[in-house]
Amino acid sequence: MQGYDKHAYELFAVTVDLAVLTVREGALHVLLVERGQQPYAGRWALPGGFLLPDESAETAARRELAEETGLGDVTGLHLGQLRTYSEPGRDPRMRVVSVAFTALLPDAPEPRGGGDAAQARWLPYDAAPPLAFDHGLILADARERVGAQLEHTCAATAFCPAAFTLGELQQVYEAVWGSTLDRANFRRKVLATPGFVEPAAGAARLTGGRGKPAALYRAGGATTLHPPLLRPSREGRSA
Amino acid sequence: MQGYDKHAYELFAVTVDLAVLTVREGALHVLLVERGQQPYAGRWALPGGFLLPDESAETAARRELAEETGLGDVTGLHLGQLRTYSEPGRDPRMRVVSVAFTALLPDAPEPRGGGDAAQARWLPYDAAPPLAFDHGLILADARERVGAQLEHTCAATAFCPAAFTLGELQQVYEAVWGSTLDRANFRRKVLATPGFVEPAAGAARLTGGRGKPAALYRAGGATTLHPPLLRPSREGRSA
DNA sequence: CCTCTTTATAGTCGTGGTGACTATTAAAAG
DNA sequence: CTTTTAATAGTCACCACGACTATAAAGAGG
Repeated sequence: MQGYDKHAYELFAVTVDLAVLTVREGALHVLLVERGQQPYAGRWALPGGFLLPDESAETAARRELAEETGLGDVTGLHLGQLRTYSEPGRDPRMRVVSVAFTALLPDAPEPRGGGDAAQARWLPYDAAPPLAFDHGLILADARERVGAQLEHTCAATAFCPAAFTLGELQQVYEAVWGSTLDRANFRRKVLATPGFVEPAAGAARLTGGRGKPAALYRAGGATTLHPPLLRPSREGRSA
Repeated sequence: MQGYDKHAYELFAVTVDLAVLTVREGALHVLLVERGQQPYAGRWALPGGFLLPDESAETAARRELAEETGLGDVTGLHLGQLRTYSEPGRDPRMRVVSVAFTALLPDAPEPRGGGDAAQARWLPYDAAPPLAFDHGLILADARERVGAQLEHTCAATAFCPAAFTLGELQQVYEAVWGSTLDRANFRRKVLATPGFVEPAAGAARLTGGRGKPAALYRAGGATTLHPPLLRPSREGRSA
């Protein structure tokens, strides 16, 4: 920051890009928009947009999230800064520095393709088409980051509605990690972590399930997981 | 990123800020520069500078690091992106978006106060003066991030010279975490993690120590720690 | 109605990582 | 030669966790 007056300095366009994730029917989904203009017209991309003159990146991300999802209430939504992408040439038109965010959504209201995009849709992560710009890299980074967050924080509940079963919570882990977990051990671990989940007042499960009805829980007050809930198999050793 | 042509967009000055950390005599130190100009003239700040037109933030950070430390060789140095700070008003003069990095240095060559800064110095983290801008916040975030990295990665060796003793490696953990560790248990854990450290060819320790000479090790090929090396006491529970 | 299937819940057992220890060894300092 | 300091080696108990088995409570199908 020193040398402010001595050096010439360039100005840059600054954008935010959002990796908006949800779990739908046991599969990780990501919110994508179809570009209506060049470059990459017709390609899918992460939602996002330019920073306004008096906005922080976090504020801009929250505004864009509200615009793209059509949700009025984006306060309290789980939003986290991922990383800033600044390679020259990542946008063919001009220099653009982009601050990327991850957003974790509990349910999947179909987005209205608002504003500039041709359309906006939830697409399965594993069946996502090639993305515009470096958004494929951003999306992969986002999944890795969220996967690590699940190990050490209680962020998994951000994917779940207000009341949820332990089976639904386990599906979040399995969808993000791409691996299966032992149901009984998962249950033991979650319930043994104080403040992770709390029993919900009204007892049994949502209607229409097949097996024994599951108890409902809601997110507890804790934010960190001690000890962590490590994903299996990253390479041989595990605790 | 859509809506590029429809919307007016602002341009921003973009800088990088560096939290350059080292461990010196068992204490965490940070590289600070004394500002020579307004605003915050005479205050200490993190080193950093403006992004050049054809640089990525990583490239700029590495260039600034070389300039500030006077080290010719900054390739292979442990540099990690921390977070981007974009609050309006964080610089009183104008809108500045800053990408912050952490840098882990093995030894502490006294920096030459190069270029614009009045002087550059290593200062103990715990005795750091109030910093200019939001650099105090950035520095605190950096310590927390590095502390978490030590738990899950082999980054601690980045603080150590090419050959080091397990006692020195332990001092890194204790300096960053601000807590003491059991020597025998630390030793057992490090040696049981394949690829963390390897015995160095030339046997015994550096000259002039007091107790039994320690074996020398060098950094191994591993980057991640499975299972992690959790810091004690974050709140009651621990593994 | 009875059985099969499905899912939730409960419990058991063995292993391994770890915290808290106690020796023992090898150097310098007094 | 003794004391001090630090490195190294080893022990022991606890507990978290992976891998299991058993039971309970619902729907589906004949």
